[in-house]
Amino acid sequence: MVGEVIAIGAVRGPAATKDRILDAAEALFMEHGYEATSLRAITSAADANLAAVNYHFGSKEELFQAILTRRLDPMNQERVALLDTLEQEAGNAPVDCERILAAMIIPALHLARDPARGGSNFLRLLGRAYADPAPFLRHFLSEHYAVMIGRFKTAFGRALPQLSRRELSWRLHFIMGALSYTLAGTDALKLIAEITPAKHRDDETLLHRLAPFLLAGLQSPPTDSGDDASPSEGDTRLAR
Amino acid sequence: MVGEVIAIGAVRGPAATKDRILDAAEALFMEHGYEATSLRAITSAADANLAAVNYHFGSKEELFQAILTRRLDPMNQERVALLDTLEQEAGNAPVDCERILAAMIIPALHLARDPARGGSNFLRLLGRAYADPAPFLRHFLSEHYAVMIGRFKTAFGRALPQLSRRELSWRLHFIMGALSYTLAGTDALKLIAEITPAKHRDDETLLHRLAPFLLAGLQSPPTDSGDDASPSEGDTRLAR
DNA sequence: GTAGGATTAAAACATTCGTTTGATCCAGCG
DNA sequence: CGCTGGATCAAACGAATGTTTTAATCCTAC
Repeated sequence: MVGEVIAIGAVRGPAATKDRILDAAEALFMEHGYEATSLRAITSAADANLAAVNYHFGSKEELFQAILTRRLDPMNQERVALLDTLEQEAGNAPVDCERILAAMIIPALHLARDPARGGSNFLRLLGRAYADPAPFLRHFLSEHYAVMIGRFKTAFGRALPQLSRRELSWRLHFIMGALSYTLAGTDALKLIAEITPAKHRDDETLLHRLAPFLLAGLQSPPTDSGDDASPSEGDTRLAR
Repeated sequence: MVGEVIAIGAVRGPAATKDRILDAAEALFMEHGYEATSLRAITSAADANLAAVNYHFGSKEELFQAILTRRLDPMNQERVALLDTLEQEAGNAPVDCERILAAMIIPALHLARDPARGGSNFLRLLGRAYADPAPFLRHFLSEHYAVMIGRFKTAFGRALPQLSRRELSWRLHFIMGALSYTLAGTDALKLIAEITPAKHRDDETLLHRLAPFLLAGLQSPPTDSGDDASPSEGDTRLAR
């Protein structure tokens, strides 16, 4: 609100460097990972001074958290808002399992489609953050995911009353795994799986294929009581 | 073969330091990640000299690849061997989808259960390597996974002839994602999902729950032709 | 027009990194 | 014994890291 009327040339806006650092750091963290990206590479790509990161964000860790917060919080808020709408429409009845899953996936899809909000680059960064062992990242993620996951777990619990709470937790875990892995690891096994160039507009087809896959797993019969989990049971010996 | 009869005290065996370095590095890479683990921390934990890593392995990258190879190649060979047995038993008929999936999962379970072969620590390390953007890691993984993935893809293709090759690739991708994420990321979202201590003997229950989930997704109707992918289709608007 | 806080700039800070070097040890063998 | 070659060791290498400091500069507000 302070220096809103500046815009001297074409580059400098209000707090321009801060945003330029965020954008450049997001791209570089995505490409090389957190540890392998130096502050010098970031500030150099952002056309900023080396000290600017510590001035604006305090530290490298806080910069990374700022990057995550900028995209993640709106996405999770959109998820919860979608779920709110669904539950409001359904009244007292439980919301369809399929729609709940859609409420989880659609915001991620929107984010992946919007280059102005980081696009798929950010989702790859996020998926990599899941697997990162850094303590400050795990604290951050569990804090910023707790409310959303809680909301969706109770919603799924009402849609699938035959599942125990433990079994539901597992399936939600699998869903988050396949989702984040798919959105993030477009590189790792892509060559192996001979999947198309991925730049096309695969975001659409990707989630069109992922959603039915996850839905089928989510709606499969419970394995808690009885052993008739899988259709053609027998000597699968999955438990060794 | 040379110094087989040494065993002076109790510590020094043949090439003892090389193995101690592998073990210590595996544990540390698992705990802190590749970039965040220094050679000094490794050699210190292994009671070896700093230069020992470069002497025995050449570089830090080659050490990491040696760690992966030591566990990964036997596991993938076990997978292929299991699939060989299944196909031999089935003769010309296609193998059950469920058994193929079991052939993928069981070797991972065996590895996770065997502390002498790295146990679940290694699987967490492996899952993290999937998400790592380092080029040498991606080259390594795609090389060491190519044959196994290829074998399983054709096996699944015969078991699920209604699926196009593209759709099959996607579903295999989802399976690898959920599997590696589940085996690796026992930390990330565990707190959120309120899943049990995980140290118990959850490896068993984990895969008992994962396999039916993946099987249901794998056997769900194809989405290629027609839009009747999901049971209660309608306004899910998953494609936005 | 000038004071004063916010921002940028250049330089140096102290560590830490992976790697290399040359000396030293020690079993094996003629 | 003398020598050879693999293994271990302490020490140092140069480069790169995140962070801090100090001064210069910018721009709004009075």
